[in-house]
Amino acid sequence: MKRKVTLKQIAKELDVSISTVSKALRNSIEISEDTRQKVQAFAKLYNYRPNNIALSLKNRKTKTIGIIIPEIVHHFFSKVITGIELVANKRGYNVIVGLSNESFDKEVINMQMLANGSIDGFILSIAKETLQQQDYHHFTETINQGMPIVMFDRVADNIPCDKVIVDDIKGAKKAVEKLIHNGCKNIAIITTRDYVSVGKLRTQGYLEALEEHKIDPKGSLILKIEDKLLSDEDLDKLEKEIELLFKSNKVVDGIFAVNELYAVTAIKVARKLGLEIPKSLQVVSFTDGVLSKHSTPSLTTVSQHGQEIGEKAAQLLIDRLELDDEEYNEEEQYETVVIETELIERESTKS
Amino acid sequence: MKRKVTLKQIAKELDVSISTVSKALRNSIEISEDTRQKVQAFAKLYNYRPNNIALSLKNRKTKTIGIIIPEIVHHFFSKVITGIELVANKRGYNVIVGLSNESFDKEVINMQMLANGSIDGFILSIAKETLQQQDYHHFTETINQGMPIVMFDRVADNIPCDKVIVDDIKGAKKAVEKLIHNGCKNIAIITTRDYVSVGKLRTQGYLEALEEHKIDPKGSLILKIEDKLLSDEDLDKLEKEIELLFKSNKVVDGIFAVNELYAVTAIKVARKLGLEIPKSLQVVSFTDGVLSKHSTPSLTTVSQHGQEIGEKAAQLLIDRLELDDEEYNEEEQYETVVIETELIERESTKS
DNA sequence: TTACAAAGCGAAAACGTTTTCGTGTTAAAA
DNA sequence: TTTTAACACGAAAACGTTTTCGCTTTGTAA
Repeated sequence: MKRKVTLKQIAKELDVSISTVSKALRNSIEISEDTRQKVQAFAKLYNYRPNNIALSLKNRKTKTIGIIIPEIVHHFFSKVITGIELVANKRGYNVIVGLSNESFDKEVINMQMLANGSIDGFILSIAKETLQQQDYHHFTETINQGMPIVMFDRVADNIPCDKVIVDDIKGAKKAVEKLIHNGCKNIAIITTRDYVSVGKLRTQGYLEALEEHKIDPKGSLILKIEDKLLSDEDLDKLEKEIELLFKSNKVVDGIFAVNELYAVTAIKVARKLGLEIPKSLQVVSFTDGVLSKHSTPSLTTVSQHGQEIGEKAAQLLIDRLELDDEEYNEEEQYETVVIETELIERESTKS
Repeated sequence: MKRKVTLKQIAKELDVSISTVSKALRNSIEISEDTRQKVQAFAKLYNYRPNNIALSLKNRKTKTIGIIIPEIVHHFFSKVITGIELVANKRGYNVIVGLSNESFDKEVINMQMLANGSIDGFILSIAKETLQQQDYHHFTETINQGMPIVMFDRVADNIPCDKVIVDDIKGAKKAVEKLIHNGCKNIAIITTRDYVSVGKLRTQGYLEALEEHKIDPKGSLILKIEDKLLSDEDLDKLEKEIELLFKSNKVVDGIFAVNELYAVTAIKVARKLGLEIPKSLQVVSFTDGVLSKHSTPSLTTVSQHGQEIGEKAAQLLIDRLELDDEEYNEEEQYETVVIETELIERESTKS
């Protein structure tokens, strides 16, 4: 087992100085053709690679991006990571991932672990618990220490940083309008409690769509689910609640679900009650994940373009990281980019 | 914006030496109670945190684990990451993720990016392309440089490193045996081409199960899919091939699919052909992902316990990283841990 | 008073780079 | 022969830590 070779070792071996070796490897004209060749040959032979950590220390940048997300076993978030990784790598950056597991404490700890020099900037989506508590001091502190943050999807409005968001309202509107145009008269929504910002926004989009089409919203058609991590018991409860929705509203002919799981569960329950999809009940979901695409019937859904969100977030962050200090002063503005949603029509709605 | 404060700055401000500050913060008895208090108060006020990069350089360890996986938008792999992250964090390590995207080149590049000091060791699952080319020089080189690797799921047998694998053969056997016990007489398998090791092993398990129950395998019941990244066209082709399977084998009453997608697609096709699940056709799949759980009918499936695999892999790696040098010599053995599979019975088989 | 130990602190090296500046040698120009 | 310029290389600082060793000062024992 040969240990990693360093400049110092090469220098010693070749009986030159460390500086000479360094320069020779970077093809400096200061160094004679002879020595250059000699050094480079030796370096190649011993497979020399500059030590990243030493470089980071010297340059005071790590070329690494910290990602903090609530969970990774989730189609949307993994898509976002794919996007981040794509442009990060293309621009010479690495990606280090922390999971908050929707917990405030883990979010804080993770940020602290990374903020001490390990990374140049953050890309993150806020944990539910943090959203509830509305305690954002760890974000402002990080930013105050000169480390830029880009938030995506679940963002906090009054934090000074770049943001990449989905137009949840508009996306939800598109979904509901699709149902309206397809002739649905009694459209129910299955959503989450309001503290999860996206649930709130999607509900708002639902209401706006109804309003614009002069449909009076009915409270009994709005089902708000307590959104814990979904254990199997919770799934049972979810089914019960949806069943109740159908039973107390016999006329329901359209469903807008704010995520795939609610949608497939609704379909499952509906079928059990003898409803045919999409003939007597049409369903639109949010998030174009594996369930939408491959369950039967496949789901008409609002795609959020997770990968694109990741790409954009990475681009924003790296752009800011690579701002020269001169440009820095003027550029105290932060951007909020809205990634358009797209309605993907499949079998759960009439065409 | 206050920049990050360093020992040097604190020292200057308090008019003591850097050494004193460092010692004071680490509660060294060399330092008087007075100075200690003073320094610690000041450090707290300015929110001092030691720079990780400097520590890494000094200690020659980064407390960071590099993960390289083929893709992240995949239930199994994200579960594994969750597991790795869990124990890594618990033991004070960070996790940095690289995606090979099933490409040999990206795998190599990613490893090079990380192997130069950024991390202490690797946890990885080999890209399909690498598996095909059987070019493993980047693994051996990394190991030769003293950086340990733990491989999981898709491993290369003759590389000297710890491994965490699924007993694919046994898992597949369990699945097929379930079908046999449930009365299936003509069990087909939908698998991948052989160079993907897991496809091969699962096929082997299928054959063994048949053999042990004195059933002659029929070539026409073995469908091998060219396993590219699945675009929508490929999905069409997949359906066509499965349809052909059913049409040329009218008697098929059981299907073992080596992944969820093949299973749901098979079910979809079967239904179109008028087959009832699980009455006239029973299906078992591999990988307990979101499709198995939430599609209709839900799938009986072989769970690989991805999270557990991740946890075990992380444990193996960190244990090795933290071996004292004394213990090191004796311990040149590598471990291969087999994580047992579990058959989870759901609606796609008779109970 | 002398000697010496303990207490409290600082200087410096080390981790592995890159880069600035200086220095010695050689060859060409005056 | 002397001056100068080009060339080739080395020393040292810097990034932010930790740690070893040595130095001063004080208090205590001889």
